[in-house]
Amino acid sequence: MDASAPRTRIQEKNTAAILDAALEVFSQAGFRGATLDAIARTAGLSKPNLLYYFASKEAIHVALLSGLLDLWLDPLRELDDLGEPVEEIVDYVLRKLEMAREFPRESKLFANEIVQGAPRILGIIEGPLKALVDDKAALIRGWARDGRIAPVDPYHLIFSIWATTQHYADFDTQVRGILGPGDGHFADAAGFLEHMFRSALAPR
Amino acid sequence: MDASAPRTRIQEKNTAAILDAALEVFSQAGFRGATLDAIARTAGLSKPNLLYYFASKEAIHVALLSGLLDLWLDPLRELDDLGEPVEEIVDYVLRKLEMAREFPRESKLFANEIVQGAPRILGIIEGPLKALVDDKAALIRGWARDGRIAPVDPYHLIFSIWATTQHYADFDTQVRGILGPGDGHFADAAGFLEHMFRSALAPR
DNA sequence: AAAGAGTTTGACCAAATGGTCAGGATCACG
DNA sequence: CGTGATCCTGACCATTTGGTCAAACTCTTT
Repeated sequence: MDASAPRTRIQEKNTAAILDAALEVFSQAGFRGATLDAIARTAGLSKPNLLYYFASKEAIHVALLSGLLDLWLDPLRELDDLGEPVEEIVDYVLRKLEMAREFPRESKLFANEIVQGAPRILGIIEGPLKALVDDKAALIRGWARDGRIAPVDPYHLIFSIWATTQHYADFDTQVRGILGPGDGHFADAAGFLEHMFRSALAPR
Repeated sequence: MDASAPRTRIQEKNTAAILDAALEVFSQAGFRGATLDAIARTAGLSKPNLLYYFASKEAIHVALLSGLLDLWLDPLRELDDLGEPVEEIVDYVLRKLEMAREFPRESKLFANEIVQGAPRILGIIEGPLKALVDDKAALIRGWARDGRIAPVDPYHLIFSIWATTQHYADFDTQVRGILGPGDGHFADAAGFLEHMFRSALAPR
């Protein structure tokens, strides 16, 4: 059994509870650091009951990652050719920063996975993710060629956006250790990042 | 016994081998994912022999982290008021990127630790690291006040430098998955980052 | 109400893992 | 060379952990 198609109401409720608990535990401890006991406890279920809904620890992890990938990449998909290029990209930066604030667990889940070599999602990275990035990079390169933004490498631009925004979720321990608790610094980060990317992209 | 002061030649050689092996294993698997067996095998020693030199797995980890912290923060310490502010900061960016290329294991070691809440170095973050960052932030703020660089938030500038440069070490799996193998992309990254920070910092 | 599908759990297992220990091997040095 | 200090290992242990299973419980449907 897996989470792909819950049939009964109980299945729907429990698979959701398990995935939420797993997100909590995996994002804080990483795959190896997470235990089925911890996930079960967080979900309010027994360990054998977890394994009634998911075949294995790895199955939970894979279900989580693939289920959240769409959410995670949605902002990039929305990048299109409808508005002013600089505004499009700045909007993307701010949307991505908002995601880091709103979904830090998701960000850390992916961070943990990728830092350790992405053993379970390498195929996705080299396949659909690369395709999406290639597509958007071509769009950005077009803008640069037309002189609508400064001539920058689109891939490294995207990497920089990912790095700077997700930093506030993945490394929040460090950010908070330096700036103090609370998340008021997200507003300052937004101001800084908007300035930085706007000046880097300004044409000519 | 610990690594702080090797006495004999054998101690020196073996503690060095252990720390190098531990860096390899911890940076790839994280603290929980690393096993003493894997470290021992990598170091070419037996497990009990590891524990002859270090009291515990955690002792190895702590010795590694504290031993590497100086190396890791040296580039920031070198930021000073001797040259042109923009050049100082751009040099810092490029030096940090070079560290990511040359010491990816060290970068991932810290990334793993911080993503998971920095349980073993929170004191260092809130103490010496915060003090160093506060100090350099004051320096940068002074440059901004004097109009020698654009008026930017110094803390978020530093975070952005850390995020963008370490990204190429910590998330190299993703970078390589999108750009292909090899590390030729470091040169492109240097070009992009220099442009980005230079335009963000240009006065007026 | 009965039956059958669906759900839950206590007890259990095998493997992995951090760590211990007594004794043996090796080295430095008088 | 001999002796004490240092270094090394096989065997072992306790705990943790992913996973199994038979039996029991509950819900839905007729």
